[in-house]
Amino acid sequence: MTYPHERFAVKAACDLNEKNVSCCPVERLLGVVSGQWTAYLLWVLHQNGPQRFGALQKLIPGISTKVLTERLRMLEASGLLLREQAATIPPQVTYSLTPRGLELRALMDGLGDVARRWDAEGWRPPVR
Amino acid sequence: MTYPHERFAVKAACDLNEKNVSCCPVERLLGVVSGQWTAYLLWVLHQNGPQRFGALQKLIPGISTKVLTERLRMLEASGLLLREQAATIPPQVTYSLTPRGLELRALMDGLGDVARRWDAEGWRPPVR
DNA sequence: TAAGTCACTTACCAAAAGGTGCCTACTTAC
DNA sequence: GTAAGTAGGCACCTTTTGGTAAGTGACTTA
Repeated sequence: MTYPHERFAVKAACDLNEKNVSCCPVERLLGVVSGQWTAYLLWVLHQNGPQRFGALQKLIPGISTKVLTERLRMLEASGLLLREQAATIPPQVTYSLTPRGLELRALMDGLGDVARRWDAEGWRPPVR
Repeated sequence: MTYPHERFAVKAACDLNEKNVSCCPVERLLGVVSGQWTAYLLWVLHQNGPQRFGALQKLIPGISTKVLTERLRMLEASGLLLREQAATIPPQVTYSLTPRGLELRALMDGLGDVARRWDAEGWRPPVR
């Protein structure tokens, strides 16, 4: 079944993964989560629970609506995110982690731990 | 003590930031690690131990010398990788994880676990 | 003498990714 | 009667990225 909102961005979602159709499991998983903003988006959802589109934009300063939409579609198509639309006016769309998405919990927690520790140590990425 | 949105000062700091210098620790860490090939490169080094340039090319089929070089330089500048060059002819360059790079061990192991489990379950990224 | 080795570097080009502004639908609030 | 609010879609354009091919140095091997 195809929903109206899928017209745009499903192709984009697939493009992000085109190269990972046949490869090792780790490479395949990384193909989904290692794009720009993607892992951070998942982390934000792990930290803050289900969020609406507008809330995600505020939680991820700097992301454009285009990219946010693409990432949400792609993660939904990957089975990590659930999109629920309330038929209200204006519409309310809520994104939450699926059970599979929640399986990343340990990874996300570990990510936060390392990030906070290194930050406290004053670690900074190289200036490009 | 959540990041990055819950506090005015933090949000302001985010907004004032140049786009390369992210304020949230998780965002900063992901900025280094989440480029194409980057996390996979780290995973390969975790799995296989120190490797020479040519060996990495074989362990990561499909990566070009240009991108492999760029990623290695970037991770070296980030303090995650150590580059050791033997002054032989032809030169022998070996890349290994620094102590900081080794701090990602738990994350890499978790990554491998999830990837293998999902793979065994038949999970696949979305394809056109 | 020529070719091969290793780890790149550089230049060039095509493709992909991302930003921006404008647009939609519909109702409620001013 | 007009503005605001929600969740995007779409077209256009610029920036970024990645691949390819060719070259480098200094020595060894055929």
